[in-house]
Amino acid sequence: MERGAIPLDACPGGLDLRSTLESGQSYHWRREDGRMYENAPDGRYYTIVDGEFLRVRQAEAALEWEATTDAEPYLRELLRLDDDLDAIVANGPDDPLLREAYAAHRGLRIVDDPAFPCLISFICSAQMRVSRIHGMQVTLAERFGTTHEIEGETYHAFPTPEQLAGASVEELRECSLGYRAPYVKETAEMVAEGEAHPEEALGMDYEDARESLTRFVGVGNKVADCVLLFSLGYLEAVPLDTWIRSAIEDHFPDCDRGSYAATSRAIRERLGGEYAGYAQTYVFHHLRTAGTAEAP
DNA sequence: CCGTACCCTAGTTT
DNA sequence: AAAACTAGGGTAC
Repeated sequence: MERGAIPLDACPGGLDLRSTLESGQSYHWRREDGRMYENAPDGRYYTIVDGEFLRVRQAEAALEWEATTDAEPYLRELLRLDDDLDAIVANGPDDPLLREAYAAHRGLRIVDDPAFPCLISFICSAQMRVSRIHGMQVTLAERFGTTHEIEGETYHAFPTPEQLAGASVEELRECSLGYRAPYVKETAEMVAEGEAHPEEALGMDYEDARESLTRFVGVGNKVADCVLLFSLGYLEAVPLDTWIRSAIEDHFPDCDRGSYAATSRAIRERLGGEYAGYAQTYVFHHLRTAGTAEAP
């Protein structure tokens, strides 16, 4: 294993690793102590990307890592360490709710997950609690993913499109996917057979990219926005989930224009356009954790 | 654009 | 205590 540390003073706006990985953006990291979503401090998180094992923990002034390869380029990408949070916050709209969310969770970064796992996890997210979405991805990995032996421990990569397409709907249902099981299978088949790939949206204008992702089974506008924001680098995407819809109702009622597309345009504008997705993610996390005591 | 069915589980209420 | 009820980051038809 290789080891290293990325100094966080070189990361404009810093990093809050726990908020970043436990805020329902990425479902492909696990905590070594198993205490995901429990608001517990000091977690060590691990994942497998491109067949490489990565493990990280947040130290005082650095992001420390151990990995089967040089993890730094992976981490810079996966955790968007080069985003200038200070500038994003400073240039964002001057709105009380947003200021509060930014202040409460400073260091939370948008993730940049691999596209296929991201797509599947958000298909699974329909009508589902964050902790259970995570549990489903863990189950899929353990059941269908490639096994890696690292220092005597067994880990599972997220399944490839081929591995998931090879699963039967019944097997997928056994992973508690419910009505999402056929969606996952059909989408995995589309990717495995080369019929479509989520990364084909890259380079398109935002709304075209969103439309293009909805051809996958189980993907509507909301899930498409999640994939655009959390995997494809469209930082203007604002997924209209129930939390942000209630924030719209309470704080930006004039942005409710009825249809998804029109409301999306209005709230995107209100949240600062280019980086509206950052604002959405902070507000989402802030509302979702409201009332929950943040561990010191 | 609107309504409804869809699966499953933890947590709450009867 | 067992059973009914509810809600949870929606989508397809």
